[in-house]
Amino acid sequence: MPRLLAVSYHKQSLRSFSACSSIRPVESLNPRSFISALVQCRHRNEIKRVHAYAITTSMIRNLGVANKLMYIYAEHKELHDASALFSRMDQRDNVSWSVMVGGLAKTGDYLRCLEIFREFVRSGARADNFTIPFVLRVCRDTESVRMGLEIHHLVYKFGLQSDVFVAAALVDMYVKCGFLENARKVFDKMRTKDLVSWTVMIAGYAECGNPGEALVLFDRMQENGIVPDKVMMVTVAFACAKLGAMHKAKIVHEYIERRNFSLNVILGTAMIDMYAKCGSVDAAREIFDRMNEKNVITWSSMMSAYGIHGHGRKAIELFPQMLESGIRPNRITFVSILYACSHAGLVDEGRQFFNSMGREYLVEPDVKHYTCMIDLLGRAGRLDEAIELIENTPVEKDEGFWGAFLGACRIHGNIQFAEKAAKALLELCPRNSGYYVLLSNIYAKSSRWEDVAKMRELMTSMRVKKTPGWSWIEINNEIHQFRVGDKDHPRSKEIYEMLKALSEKLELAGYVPDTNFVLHDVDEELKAAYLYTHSEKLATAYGLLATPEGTTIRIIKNLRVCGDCHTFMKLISAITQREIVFRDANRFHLFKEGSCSCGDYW
DNA sequence: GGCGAACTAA
Repeated sequence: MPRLLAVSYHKQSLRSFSACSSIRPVESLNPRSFISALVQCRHRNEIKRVHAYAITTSMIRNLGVANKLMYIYAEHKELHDASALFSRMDQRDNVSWSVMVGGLAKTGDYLRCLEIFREFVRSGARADNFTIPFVLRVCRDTESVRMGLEIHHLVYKFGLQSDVFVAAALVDMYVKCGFLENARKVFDKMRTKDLVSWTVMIAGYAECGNPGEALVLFDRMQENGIVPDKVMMVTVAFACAKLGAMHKAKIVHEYIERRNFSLNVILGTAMIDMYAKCGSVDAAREIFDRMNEKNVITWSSMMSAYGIHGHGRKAIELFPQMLESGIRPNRITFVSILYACSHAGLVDEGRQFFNSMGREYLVEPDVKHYTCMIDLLGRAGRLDEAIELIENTPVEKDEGFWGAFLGACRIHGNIQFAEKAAKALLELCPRNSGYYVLLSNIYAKSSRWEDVAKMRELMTSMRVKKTPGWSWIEINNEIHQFRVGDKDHPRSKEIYEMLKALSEKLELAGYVPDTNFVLHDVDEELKAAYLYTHSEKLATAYGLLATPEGTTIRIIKNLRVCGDCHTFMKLISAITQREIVFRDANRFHLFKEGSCSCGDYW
């Protein structure tokens, strides 16, 4: 390091800094050495000092120096200083603009970021492949796909579509806004796809309900000679967790060991979640115990792992251990704990945690915690307490909250409060047909036919939207996926024959399809047909078909199981003497000999 | 010359 720079690094005052420089030959004061001096700055004061020196020596007139100064300010989150410098620059180039836009995007000052970007474009400049990804990041973080589309136009206008950074940012933006098809189109058009582009695309499928496709893409990526890194493995672990694919999970684990990737806190935590959601809470615990560094996410994930498997006590045991290791619980830690309590029926314990969270740990309960409590009380048969709690809930109630309350009312047959919950749900989610059907059924039960008719009218005036649900089943290390009414499976014909044969036996066992769970404005026959082909039923039928007697059938669904399918699987487990493990968005359900251990109230 | 992206818990 030249002496001049060493002086700056050792935090000497500006006076000695310039004093020193006077004894250095002038040619050593070049922009290049100046820029490397800036990299050494650790605090705002140091940057300020070098900045002042740049002004006194007129070095600030050098664009490279000024840009780097701005960049260093931004890197230290001193956006105010960066802006001040930016606005005083009498000459700017693309780097200046992109540093400013990028700095604002990274610190989350979205409004100002877009303002600057607009100014940039308005000045007639041609935005380049550095600036565009930053603006796309803003669209991504604010989920403004409309603006994203505008930027996409700009990309074409400036001919930047084949730049790998721009294209990856576009894919990422579309993915995070939920526009998976657009993302895929951009992705497919990319001539060279790097590791990051594959990662964002794969994460997109995992996130948006098609983890099967995510894993297919992962294999294709490797065929293309791209070597995965840790970040990619986190993404793939996430996809395995969504898919519940134990075989794939083990492959991922082996791969991580083979490559000697250290289990850092992010990868380790992702693997805990992966194993838990693939059905092995023990494997999750093994990873947990092996991790050197654990953060609050790691602990919460392990608690939630115990929670979804119904091991409430084990989740609770972790809590004091976490405190002892010096980690403070956060909102999600308490969601995990309360959820574990509700799944295991630990009412008093749950209530204790709920009462202490604000007082002792300064985590004020939010709507998610209240939802857990409603669920806990409802399942435990304490509807009165649930009602009392609902009346004293100081937070804004969301869909999940009312859903839990409605569930509680349904177990206890309380029509008056069920109506209240259903009405609230309708108001919150006017596009969800399910709640109209629900409320209409509640009215029908108490013979309020006028209200039933009103609901029907209201429904037809609204556009009905149903979220497609997928079910997966892993057989001989292979994943098979099904949609409602799926005919794509190669053994589709046999599957439907199996379902037909089953339905005859089911009828004898007293099973009546519960058409409440299908659309309202189709006739009864269609409803029955629709119901008959629910994705979890197709998966169950295929499981029966393709696995030997006595083995457990393992099914995963990305949405919550409906009451009808729950009943269906209970009966199937009785009729066929098969164990069915079913994981939905919420928890594991174990169907055995005609009953379910999940504590659900269907 | 100076600027760039992806990942963990509910």
